[in-house]
Amino acid sequence: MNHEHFDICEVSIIHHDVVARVREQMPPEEPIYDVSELFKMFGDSTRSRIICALHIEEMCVCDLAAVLHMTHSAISHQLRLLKLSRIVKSRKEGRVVYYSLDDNHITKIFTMALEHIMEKDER
Amino acid sequence: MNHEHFDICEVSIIHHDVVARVREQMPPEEPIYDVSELFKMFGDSTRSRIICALHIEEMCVCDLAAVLHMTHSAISHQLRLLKLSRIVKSRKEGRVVYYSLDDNHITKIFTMALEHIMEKDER
DNA sequence: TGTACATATGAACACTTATTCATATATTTT
DNA sequence: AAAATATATGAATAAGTGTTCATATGTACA
Repeated sequence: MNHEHFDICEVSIIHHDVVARVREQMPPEEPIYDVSELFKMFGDSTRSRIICALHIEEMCVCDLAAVLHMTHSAISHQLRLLKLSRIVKSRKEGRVVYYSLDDNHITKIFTMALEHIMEKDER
Repeated sequence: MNHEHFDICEVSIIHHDVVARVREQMPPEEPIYDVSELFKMFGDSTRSRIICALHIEEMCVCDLAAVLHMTHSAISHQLRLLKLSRIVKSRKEGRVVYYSLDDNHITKIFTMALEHIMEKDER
């Protein structure tokens, strides 16, 4: 039996076979971390509302602030994060910046989740 | 033109038509909030790793702690949150509690996201 | 050139949250 | 009944995060 020690030792194990199997099959750390980072973006209701709004139509900061009843600054800060995560892209026209959903595979997941939640819990 | 005031006033609007349309079509607040709460659960890498592990096989706290190199307490705290969110369910056998993914529509979204992220960014 | 305005951003603050430590509960075993 | 052990939980601490306020940047227009 394998007695190797890990960063955190003193962990009792009941099912050695299960642990071994799961260790083998676990996906690599990095993508798991990336998924978490993505979901962190969806995990704030202000950002979720922004995403919903932009799903309907491209908008500028002004209009988003009006729709969501929030300050321009708050919206702008969140849009910055959403842009960094490539959930949102922007297009400048004069001094107005129009934001829209960056059409990558990711935003589909969000709308899917929303639909699932909206079709009344069947349990 | 409509000059109604909202909770937060003094918000300048550029495109009144767009704002009006989006206000009409926005999904109700509650499901958006619920989606955020769900994604908040996925938005922590410890919880994501737990979900990945349980996706492979049902496990007890001990084994999860061993797989993820974390303390029993940390795992237990997170499992409590995951259970509250109905992402995870438990089954007791003697003094051992086995956790597994609660097979609702939701966990599919997580694995979908992971797969999408793992198939190399094509952009 | 100067004023108005849309957006961006840095710092501060309040709030949330993940982990740790200590301890409690529950079940099995001796 | 007592000891061992698997899990749960309360409190504390540390780290992270969203919003606000003040201010900066950049563009349009007078």
